[in-house]
Amino acid sequence: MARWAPNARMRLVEAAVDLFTEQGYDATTVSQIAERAGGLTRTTFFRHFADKREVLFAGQDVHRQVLADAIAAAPDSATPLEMVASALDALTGWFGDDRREFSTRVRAIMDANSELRERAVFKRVALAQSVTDALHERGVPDPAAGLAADLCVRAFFEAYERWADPAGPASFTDTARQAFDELRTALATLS
Amino acid sequence: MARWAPNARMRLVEAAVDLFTEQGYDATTVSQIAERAGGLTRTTFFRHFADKREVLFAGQDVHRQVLADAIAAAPDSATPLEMVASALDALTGWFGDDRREFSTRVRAIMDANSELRERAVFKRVALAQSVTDALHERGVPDPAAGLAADLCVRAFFEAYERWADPAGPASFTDTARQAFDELRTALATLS
DNA sequence: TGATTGATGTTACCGAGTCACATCACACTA
DNA sequence: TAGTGTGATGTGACTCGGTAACATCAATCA
Repeated sequence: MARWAPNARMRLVEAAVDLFTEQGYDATTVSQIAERAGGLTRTTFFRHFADKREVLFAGQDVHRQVLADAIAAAPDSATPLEMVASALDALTGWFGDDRREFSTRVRAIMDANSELRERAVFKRVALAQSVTDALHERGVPDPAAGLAADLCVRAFFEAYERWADPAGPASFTDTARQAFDELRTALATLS
Repeated sequence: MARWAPNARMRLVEAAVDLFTEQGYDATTVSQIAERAGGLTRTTFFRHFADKREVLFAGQDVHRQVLADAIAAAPDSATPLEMVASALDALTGWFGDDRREFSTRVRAIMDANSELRERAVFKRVALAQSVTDALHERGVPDPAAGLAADLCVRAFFEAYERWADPAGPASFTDTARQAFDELRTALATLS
């Protein structure tokens, strides 16, 4: 028998989401999260997450990688918009239905707290920066790369808002494609 | 003779910028800032600013107002791009040369600290949201309003990066106009 | 003259985040 | 089989950000 139960990190995330849902983010201490995650301590929590907020963003690095890989894999003939469209497909495809309920709960927690929204915005910009960097690698210059990246991330989060809702649409990918098309159409109305 | 020296708020900002420059943001405590600002205390600092970071963003609400007012004042015949272009002119025009050295110092402080960059990103998004709201008021629908607002804010900060540099260009307004034009040109290269 | 106001100070508290050091099951090696 | 890491965890102590209740006192005004 192992000395410690495995998956401490995942247990911390689940404990945190549960407690934040029950009591709110501010009213929950890191000690409470660690205790609920199988009798751990504060120190262990901070060994897994840089700060209290970060527990809600665990695993987002994967999203960056999915986007970057898709752009790297796009055909040479693709335009910047086609590159980010395929990246958008890759990322929304990565989200399964099993993640939907969790996403809904996390979204509700974040909506209720300004510190968390601040971190979420930061992560969103970091995601856009990853896309921008990947486009640079494919030869897309500034500032076009930044604009294309923004369209990609904007479509993603617009679709996420709709999908991470119990009454929302079933297909994340279709929702995102639709949001992306709406953005492309809107571009023509600006001038 | 008054009991307290006036302009405590401004003195706190100046003391903070001085100390952050000398010692770095992390190594400076709120007590040190308050003490340097004429023998004040921690409590007084937190009566003027919601948290330690906020002292570096004091007065940014004015920027939101300047942008919103300019969009509200644009002629009815203006396209969304023309509206945000005039807002961009208004905001860059608001910055005088007297603010340039201060901006340079603040920029250096923020570049060195990730907490501060996070707050800066949040403020930037809040600024874009203000522009979006102002465009809604003028009848620009979603998602076009968000896109136009992004172009505006993107041009502003691109120009700010160049201007808030001792070796940068002299005219903030001209720099921003140029950045905005570059963005418009890049839009045509996306698809 | 006396009450009110408003910016400030005092004190005490909580919790986030850090650090040095201790613990101990497990794995590996001689 | 005994000994020796190793790595995830715990312990205790500390600093500092942030909050709240209460006190102070010059200026102002009734």
